[in-house]
Amino acid sequence: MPTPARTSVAEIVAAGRSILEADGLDGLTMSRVAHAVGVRAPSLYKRVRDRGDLIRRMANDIARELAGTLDAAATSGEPRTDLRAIADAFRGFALAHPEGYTLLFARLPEDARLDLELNVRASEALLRTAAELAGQEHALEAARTFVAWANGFVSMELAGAFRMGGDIDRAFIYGVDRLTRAIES
Amino acid sequence: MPTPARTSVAEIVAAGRSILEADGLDGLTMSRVAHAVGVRAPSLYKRVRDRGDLIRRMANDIARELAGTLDAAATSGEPRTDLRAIADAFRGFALAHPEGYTLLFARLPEDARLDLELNVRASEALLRTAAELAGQEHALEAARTFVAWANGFVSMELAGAFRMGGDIDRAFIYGVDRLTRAIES
DNA sequence: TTTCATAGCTACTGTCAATAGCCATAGGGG
DNA sequence: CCCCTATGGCTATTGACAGTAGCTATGAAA
Repeated sequence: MPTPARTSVAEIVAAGRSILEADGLDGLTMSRVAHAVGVRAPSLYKRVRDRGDLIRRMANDIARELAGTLDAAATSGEPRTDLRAIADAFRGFALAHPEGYTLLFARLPEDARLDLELNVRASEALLRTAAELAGQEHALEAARTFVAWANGFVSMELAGAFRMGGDIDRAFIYGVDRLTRAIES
Repeated sequence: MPTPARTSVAEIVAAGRSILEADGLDGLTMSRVAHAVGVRAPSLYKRVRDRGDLIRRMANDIARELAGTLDAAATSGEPRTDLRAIADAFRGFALAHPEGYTLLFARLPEDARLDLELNVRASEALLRTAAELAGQEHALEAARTFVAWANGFVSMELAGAFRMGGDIDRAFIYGVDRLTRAIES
């Protein structure tokens, strides 16, 4: 190969994620990403198709990380404990990577969606646990109910949408507790 | 007043909402809004501070409409029936105004948030119903659990995030049912 | 009739994504 | 050992956009 590469897709994606968390999606300019990896903006287009493609790759990278986190959390063998651990890991991930998390659940055009395989991997631990609690035949609906609540809760928390006072941590615990019981009956 | 106004804030906001639903937030350019109301782009800055200010006004307008919809839905007097009606009205609003709904629950900078009074108005019907089901002392946590689930569900539905098959309508009904029972115990 | 506050306009700036097309480099075949 | 070519990176440019400067014209008030 001629002229050795000065950067790589992986490095570009990592730089993109770092800029995303620092300055949000609007702050993610091709020029800033390029500067972070030590090239000029047009050179990025040798590695990614366009900005949307970069964002898609970043979202996949974040999904991979979230899948690993959730998988590592659900190890107790006791489904209620696992469900609580999954909820805490999910919220912890969102609070640690607010912009990345928001991107992961954003409304994106069809061709910018996550790889389906990553969606499946990120759902595995929850689906397994939901099956243990709700039975195999209701596992999907139960998992959807739970992830809908968890996603809704943390996305509203991140958006600052809980504006009527009260303790957010307590509301989360209340929710996990109620959802667990709702699913297992 | 000199030189009669050719448009108004209300008309600009309405045009903005129409463009938003047609082409998404990225398609909402000052130039398109201006064209829709029959002026040139710079004239809009006589009415709104900047694009962010326009978006904030649009979000308030959407919140006002959602508050009215939810309030009109919860009229049966029976809290379980009302909760189901609120959930259906909420989801119906989201599916009818997908871009507007997404904007309403988006992560925005502090100074672009909804008017607090509108947040309160949009929460009233649910808070009242939650108090009837969960008792006054748990009304806020119960309402938060429910709205977190509802918001998470429809935002994932809009984002196309339910990708493992199954019937989405049934999952929604399952969720309303489970959440209702979870809250009232 | 004159004054003046203001809506709207054209012209402009600066930022950004993306493309065109050149240049420099290194690995493989002679 | 040397050219040949594939390719990474570059500068220069285009076109879209948000937002500003400053002019013009209008109509209500004095």
